[in-house]
Amino acid sequence: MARPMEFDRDEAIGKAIAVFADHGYEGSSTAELLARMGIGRQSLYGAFGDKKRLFLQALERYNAGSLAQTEAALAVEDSPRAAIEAALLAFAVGPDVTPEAGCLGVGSIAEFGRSDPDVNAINDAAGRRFKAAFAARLADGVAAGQFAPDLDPEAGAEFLLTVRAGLKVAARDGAGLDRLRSAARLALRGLDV
Amino acid sequence: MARPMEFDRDEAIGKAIAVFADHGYEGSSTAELLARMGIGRQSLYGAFGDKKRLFLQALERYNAGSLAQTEAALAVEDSPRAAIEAALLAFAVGPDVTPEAGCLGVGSIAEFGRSDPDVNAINDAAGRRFKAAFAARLADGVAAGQFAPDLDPEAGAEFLLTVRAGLKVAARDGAGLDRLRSAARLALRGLDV
DNA sequence: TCCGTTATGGACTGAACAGTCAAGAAAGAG
DNA sequence: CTCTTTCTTGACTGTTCAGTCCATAACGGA
Repeated sequence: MARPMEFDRDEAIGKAIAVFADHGYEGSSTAELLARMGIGRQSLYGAFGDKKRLFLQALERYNAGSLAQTEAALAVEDSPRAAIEAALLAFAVGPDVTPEAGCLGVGSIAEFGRSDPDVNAINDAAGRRFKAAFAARLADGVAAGQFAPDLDPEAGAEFLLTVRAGLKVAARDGAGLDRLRSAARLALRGLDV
Repeated sequence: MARPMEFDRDEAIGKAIAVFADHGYEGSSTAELLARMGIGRQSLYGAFGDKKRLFLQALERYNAGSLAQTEAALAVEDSPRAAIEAALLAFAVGPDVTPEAGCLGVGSIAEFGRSDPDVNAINDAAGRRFKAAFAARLADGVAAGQFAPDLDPEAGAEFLLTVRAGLKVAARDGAGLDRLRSAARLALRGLDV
């Protein structure tokens, strides 16, 4: 039909995620976004709309990746308990992890609170899936006798998501993997029989 | 000696805390700060230096207040366990609490990470005191047989601070007090005998 | 009462901001 | 080969930003 884009859209969003995670939404200038995404100004506005829509697309993609990573971690281990520990720490382990990099989900909540309906919608949708994934594995663990029989999987999943948010804040504040793991293990003890 | 200030300095910082908690550092314009602090431009620059120094003073005062609130909650209850639960939720209860208001400490960590030495220094100093306060009460609880004898108070305190950060993120995301309390209780179970 | 000092208010400044415009370059369709 | 469509490039715009300047007002000390 016509001239194709010269840049890879997904790759560009990935770079945008890094910028927004570094400085937040307000702290990220279009100039820095352009520089680190490696594209021109008009390309950004043509391909993504504006800064806000770029942010929303970045947040959506970040949440999708984060969810996939979490679900993978939950699935890989046989033991529900080990699976949940791995899922809690999944964001902090792996080859391409930068510990000081911020989490776009937590970052967007800290920055916007509940003030932006678009941000709310994206984070709420992701939150429901995270909760369902943790709750399912918790129910497994209860059935297997690994967790307390009176444990409500819904409440437990909310607790785990809270701990996960706290771990991300701690990581952003410089906590090493050992401290994160120690905290995750104490959290899991709260679910034990 | 000369003309006295027309506004109350502490009160003005309190208003500034609210603005920064709402929108973060980058998201807060000097115009909005002036409007909500109820002072003129020159008064702000004369009394606080510049936006950055105002933010640091706001952060310092916020942390001091938060620490005082936490230590008070830790002291008021006889039972270490009840005291710690109260301390975890102290930020979310009380008369003048706005649940959707952000926490300046968590907010500054989310926004700056470890990139700003001044912010780091303030948050690190506060973090040490929080940790010491929780660790002391944890040691009480271990001695009283309320918590597991093998519990390391330092690691336990780091865990509690992590949970607290997570609770603040959850509150900022709209979680009600009941959900926060449920999560806090599950966290405490991880410390039990 | 007058003077030195400090606070205040409003206008101002240069820089940085997000977003637009218009002209040219690159590709596929015929 | 050429036309049409879309992407790219760089200059540009109006606005908002943090911070400054200066004239004026208010106070305490003498």
